[in-house]
Amino acid sequence: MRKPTLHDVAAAAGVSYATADRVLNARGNVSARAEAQVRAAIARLGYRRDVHAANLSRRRVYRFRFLLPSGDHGFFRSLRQSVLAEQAARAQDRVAVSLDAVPAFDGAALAGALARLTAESCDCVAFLGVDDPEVAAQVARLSDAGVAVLTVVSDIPSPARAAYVGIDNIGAGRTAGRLMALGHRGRAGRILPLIGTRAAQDHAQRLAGVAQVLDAAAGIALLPAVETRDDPARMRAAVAQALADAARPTGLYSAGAGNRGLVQAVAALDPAARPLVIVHELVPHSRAALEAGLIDAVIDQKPAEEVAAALDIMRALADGLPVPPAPGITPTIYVKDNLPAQPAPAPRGDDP
Amino acid sequence: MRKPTLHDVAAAAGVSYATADRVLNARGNVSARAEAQVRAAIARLGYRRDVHAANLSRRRVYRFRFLLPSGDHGFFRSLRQSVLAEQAARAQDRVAVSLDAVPAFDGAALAGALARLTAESCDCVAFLGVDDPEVAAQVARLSDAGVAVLTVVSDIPSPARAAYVGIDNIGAGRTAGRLMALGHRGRAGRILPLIGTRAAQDHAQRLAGVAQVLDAAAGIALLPAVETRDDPARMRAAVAQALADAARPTGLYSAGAGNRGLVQAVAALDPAARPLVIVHELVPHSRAALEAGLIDAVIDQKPAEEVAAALDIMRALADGLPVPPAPGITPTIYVKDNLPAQPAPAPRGDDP
DNA sequence: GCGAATCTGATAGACGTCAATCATTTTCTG
DNA sequence: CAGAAAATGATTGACGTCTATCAGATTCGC
Repeated sequence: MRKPTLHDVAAAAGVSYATADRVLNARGNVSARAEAQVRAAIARLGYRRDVHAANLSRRRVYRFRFLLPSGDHGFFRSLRQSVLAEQAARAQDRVAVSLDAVPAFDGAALAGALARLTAESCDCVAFLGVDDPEVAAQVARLSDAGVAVLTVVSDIPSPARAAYVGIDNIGAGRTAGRLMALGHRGRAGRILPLIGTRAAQDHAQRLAGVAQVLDAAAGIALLPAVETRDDPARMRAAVAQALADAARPTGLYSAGAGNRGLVQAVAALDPAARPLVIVHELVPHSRAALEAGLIDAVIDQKPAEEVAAALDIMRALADGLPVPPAPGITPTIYVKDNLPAQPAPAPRGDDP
Repeated sequence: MRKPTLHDVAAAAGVSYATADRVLNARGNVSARAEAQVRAAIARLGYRRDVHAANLSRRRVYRFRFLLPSGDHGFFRSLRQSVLAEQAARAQDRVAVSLDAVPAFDGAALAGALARLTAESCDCVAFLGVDDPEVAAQVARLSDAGVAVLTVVSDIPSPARAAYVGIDNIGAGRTAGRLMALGHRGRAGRILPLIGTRAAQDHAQRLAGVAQVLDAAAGIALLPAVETRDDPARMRAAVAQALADAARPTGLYSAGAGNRGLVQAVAALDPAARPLVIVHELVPHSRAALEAGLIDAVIDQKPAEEVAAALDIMRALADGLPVPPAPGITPTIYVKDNLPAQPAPAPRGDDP
């Protein structure tokens, strides 16, 4: 049996193709009786609209937009690269992905960028959530205007955002804590947490997570967190100072960025006696440090997967499908031996 | 600018649509000059054929087949479930995925199943590689017949198989070794490796991997591997015996299946004094043990991602595109705190 | 330079859906 | 029951590609 077409549905329902079409696309001017017949036929035949034929016919192009921080942090960079990679890969599927840069952590700037979007130029936007009233207002406006909004990497409280794609940062912190506990296994220890700023929600959540696990672990103390503002120089100084202390920490947990400085400080130590080091985000620096044995684990949120998941959700939103249950982006643990192959230089398909 | 169509190409090349089509689809009967003109126009305009329109027109359906072991091992089960999930999800994209069961680890049976396939009924097959001459012969036959063949989870040496999707098992073993080393951190220890059978290539490779890392780690000895035939009862007995020994192992590494028995044996111990336990594959049993704190880490090969990657490659092969560079399935590490959400009860999109 | 072989152009009907028009029938309102 | 309003059917031309056919043009061998 061939897949049923709308013509089959119309025939089975005993109505004309036009009427079936009116029901399917909610064009109105259909009696309740006819509508019921058509719906019954759809269900009976298991009809599913051929999206590709439909998109061909209506010349549809999905216009999806990413607003991502322009910083040169390795993580933002790989996020942007993932978007560009998907941009090329999905062009075949009538998905036009555009990428705009916005200043990092700047609610006003983000709100300004959002304010320029209209339903005519964009079906769906994704950006890093910043907790800001102006941003919330724009999200509400866009949502009302029919532009689906989703947050990636960090969420916002607004109920108007259609979905969030990103990791659970408390869970990520717990994961780090678990590895710290594993690396101590009953021995006493002192963990120094390093964060960018307490004001950053994700850093704070990771800190909370690591505390949850270590509180339950006997003998491991969590030292007061040091704020580094994600700055390598500050990071280096903070770590060097801590390591010079008589009660040297047995573990370093960096929940934020600026890990170059951390690695530099650790590299100065006797390798056999260095503390356990766990950082976030697999970027060229952290990867190199992992390979060199200067740090022990990297907790990563797999930006490429986040972008891909975000696009799948955008697609579902644009098609009016039920949003696929957030394909749980769980933080992944990298050690020296399970690193992914070096990022290939942007693969492209060619078949003109 | 609208995306160029083949009509545009023909016009730009100064030939008729028919000739452009003859070039694009290699129908022959085209002069070298005309062909060159068309190819130049394609390049100049950046023309890319609209696969969806093409598939619509030719009523194409991709027929992909998985031959997977029928065993009730948790891992095989989740592999099969992943296939079924993709089956539903990709029906929209003209991809007909079928799943057939074959006896596990049975080269002859696999070869028999492969022998029944023809190019008329199948565009591409995927199965778990079994090193067997009959299988190799069938792979060669299918490849000649134009049916692309790919292996998943475990590879075969044959060059006729178009691609392999699965983890590097040595790397997976190394990852386990790295975690073992992390859990010892300079302290001496004895690790007991448990494998199904030395004859299984993947188990042997994992064993080699863990040895590589532990040889380099000071003070950690790798005990002789015990073969359990993936049988929970044998596993339980072997572990219980080892734990009763005066020189009790400080770590257990199970490279194969039957971990239910392992968990039972470990559960009988004082939780504070149990060895470090690392097993493979996130299945209901291992997940429960992880959540209960009876084991420390699970190394998983993410069957769902493997299946998805395999289907993407099948699609590329069927379309004659360059095979996307194997999207590096790296083994992932699960601890208690970064477990994915419970597998949802098969999501489905509905939009008739 | 003639017939044969090869190449080229023009065209048409699919594929499944959308979007629109227009004529006709049915139902509602007063 | 007339007239208006609502519902329905029938039909058409896209969308971009495939496949097929047929007539006409060009090249080739000899």
